[in-house]
Amino acid sequence: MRLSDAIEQFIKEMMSGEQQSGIDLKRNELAEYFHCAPSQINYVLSTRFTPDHGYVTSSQRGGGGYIRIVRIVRSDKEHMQYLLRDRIGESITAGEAQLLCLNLHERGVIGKEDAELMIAATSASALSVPLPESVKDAVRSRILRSMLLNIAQRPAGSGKWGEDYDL
Amino acid sequence: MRLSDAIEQFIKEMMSGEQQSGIDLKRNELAEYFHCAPSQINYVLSTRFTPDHGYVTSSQRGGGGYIRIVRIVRSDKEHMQYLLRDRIGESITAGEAQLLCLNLHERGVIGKEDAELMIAATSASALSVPLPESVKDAVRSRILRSMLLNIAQRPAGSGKWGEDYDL
DNA sequence: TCAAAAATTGACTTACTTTGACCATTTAAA
DNA sequence: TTTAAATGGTCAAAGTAAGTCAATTTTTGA
Repeated sequence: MRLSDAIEQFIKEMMSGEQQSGIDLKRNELAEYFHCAPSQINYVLSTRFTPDHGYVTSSQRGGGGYIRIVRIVRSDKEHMQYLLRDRIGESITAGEAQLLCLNLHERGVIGKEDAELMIAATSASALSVPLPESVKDAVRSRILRSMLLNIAQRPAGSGKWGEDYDL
Repeated sequence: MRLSDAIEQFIKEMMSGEQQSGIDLKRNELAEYFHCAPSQINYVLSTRFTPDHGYVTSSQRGGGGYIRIVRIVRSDKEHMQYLLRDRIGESITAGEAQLLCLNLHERGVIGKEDAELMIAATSASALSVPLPESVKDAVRSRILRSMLLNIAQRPAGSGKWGEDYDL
């Protein structure tokens, strides 16, 4: 297993052990525990604990310093509105779209198969046509938006989406 | 026996050895085992493990990288080949895509929500960008193809391959 | 026999990870 | 109020591993 994956898992286990949604950790201690460079911790944070992954981090330097990781808590409806109104916008990359879909699944908003289907629809290979990346990203944002709106409109019986979103 | 054939056979034996329908392998290790150039592995994959052959591959670069090969469920293979090669081809309109998805649902190949999600992803509004219709139809065919290939990779029953890996 | 197709190789490219040197901030001691 | 110690942050280089492409060689089929 990759070091980065091990550290990611370690942090996630720490967080699930608590009933609150965030933890503080000491960068140097964690690095020593994993026998790695302290900056490795920053690498893990920046590749696996970003807002797109559903986390926000902050830190404090100096004596008694720490790194704080907090899981973003939103209702399904709020989350959907955030994605449609603020996050997706007019353009999104394949990697970003993938993260958003996986995160939607982790939150229990959509099923695993929905997530994978959406990832497939917005993947780089799905849009591997000779167009500028900027155009692909614009197209991708529309596809993702269209799929999210579809999910949001699913009948309440089969899910939690009874209400409409006017966005 | 040709090297390519030997590698093909080796991989297929690996897959049959598992009860799962997919495996991960290390390109460099396999190349070393067969005393060949690593790119030979890519050649074998691209000539013998394509969707037409009933397989889908994915990979990860960098430290801890791998190549993943997943077999398409046997019973779906022929129909999938027909859809990908003959029905969808290189270009498809929004109306045709919609009909195709609805038909797949009626045949029981995909669920209602899958069908609607796929229709949303390939709808005219999802692709309402200033591009020639011919380009949109080409893009749409790739999106649809990507989603179908994803569905074909789903585990047939439950608790099989696909349950325990991150896409 | 020989042209076309398939197979093989290797140089170059892209992607992700790990490390370390140097920088910035905060606290605590002098 | 300086200054030193304790933290965390940044960034670029090195390391690891897969992808691409085109030149070359081998095999196949008419």
